Amino acid sequence: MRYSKEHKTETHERIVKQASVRLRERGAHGIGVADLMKEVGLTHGGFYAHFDSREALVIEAFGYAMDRGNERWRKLVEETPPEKRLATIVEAYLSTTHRDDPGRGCAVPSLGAEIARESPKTRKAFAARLERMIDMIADQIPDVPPKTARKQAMAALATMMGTVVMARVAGNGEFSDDILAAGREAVLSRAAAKPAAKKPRAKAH
Amino acid sequence: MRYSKEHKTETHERIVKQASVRLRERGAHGIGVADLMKEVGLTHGGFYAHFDSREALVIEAFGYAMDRGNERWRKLVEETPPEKRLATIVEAYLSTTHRDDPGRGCAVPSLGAEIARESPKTRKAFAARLERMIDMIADQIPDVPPKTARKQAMAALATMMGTVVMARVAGNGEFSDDILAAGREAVLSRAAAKPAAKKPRAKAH
DNA sequence: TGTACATCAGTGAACGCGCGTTCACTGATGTAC
DNA sequence: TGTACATCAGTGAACGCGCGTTCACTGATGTAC
Repeated sequence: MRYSKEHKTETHERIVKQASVRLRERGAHGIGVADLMKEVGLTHGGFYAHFDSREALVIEAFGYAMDRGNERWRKLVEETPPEKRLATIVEAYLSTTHRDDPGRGCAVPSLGAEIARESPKTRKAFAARLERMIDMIADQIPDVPPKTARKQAMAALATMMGTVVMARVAGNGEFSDDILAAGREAVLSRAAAKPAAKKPRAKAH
Repeated sequence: MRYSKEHKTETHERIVKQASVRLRERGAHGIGVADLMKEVGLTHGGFYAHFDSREALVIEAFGYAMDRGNERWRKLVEETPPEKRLATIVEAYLSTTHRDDPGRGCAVPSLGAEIARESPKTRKAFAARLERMIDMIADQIPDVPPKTARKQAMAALATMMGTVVMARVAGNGEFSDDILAAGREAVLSRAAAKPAAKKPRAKAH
């Protein structure tokens, strides 16, 4: 073989990674095979040694983007003390940095609507990842039973991703910043509302 | 003239309306000029008597979709007693009917991310409409100063549209229904939280 | 240990289809006389 | 009031470009002997 096995895997991943960035930036139709391969330093013909079709890549890149989002949250959570975790996630998610850099941000606000239009089979793969995101947030909500935490986590994620979509529509001025701030307040105050009922639980450390 | 002036306007609107449905269903690249014209009962050549380009139509149809959304809310609000207005909007918005029929639903969950990728100029036109939606919700939030109401309305809309995106990714099973329910609870309980502070205001009727 | 052959990631020209756009034409109706 | 002409929404063939996909080929390295 001309290249080692790892080399092919590595190239494959470079393509997927670059695609996931461009797709988040520009949407599912935002980049063509030839341009993408050029960005990765290859020519377009080689594409089909890695993927059956452009669509197959798009699906894979969607998944990659969501997985990376999950990973980042996991790391962020690990290196933050338990009681600050939710606030840390929320503030990172609803920051101007995240709003202004969709290519490296969460896939749900940039690609959620397009994922929703995929076939049931592929949608299910993404729904599973969405569920993992929800679980991760639920784990950061203290002092409520798991089912309640899950519901609150669903709403929190919806608020966060919806806020990012709206803030991006609004650009990057005052209106947009207000939207981000409103989202942060809503998610964090709702989370705070329960502990306000005064019952620190064992779990807390 | 072969056709009266109203006839042209009417045809123009039929095209825009049909486009707005298809775009909400399938996204900004979801339908072609020829197919669209066929759906309206015309041939593709006539398209350019109405629009400079496909892109111009897309922009117009995006706007149309948002305007229709605003109208529907206004009507819904008018025919509902004040204290039930917010709940009515939220329940209609976070219903399975809305989730399962994007073509006739709110443009923000289906097209928000794509609108965010438009040029600053067109984005601003949509940001103005977004602001009107926010105002309309803010008007239904009682017992708080206008600035607070605006912030709560921003977060409420973000939660609602985000919930719809997530519910659509999740399909139409139990998981998806749970997401809708979580969104309803979050928006309504947050709204209820303030009146719970016991201070019915004059405005109430 | 060296030599012949096989492999296959990557190259780049070429193909072909879809789709946005153009254009000469139609024909019903409005307007001028 | 009737007749000739102008208008223009809509027709449908044709164009051309972009882009996904195919394919014969390359050449470096692994494997067989």
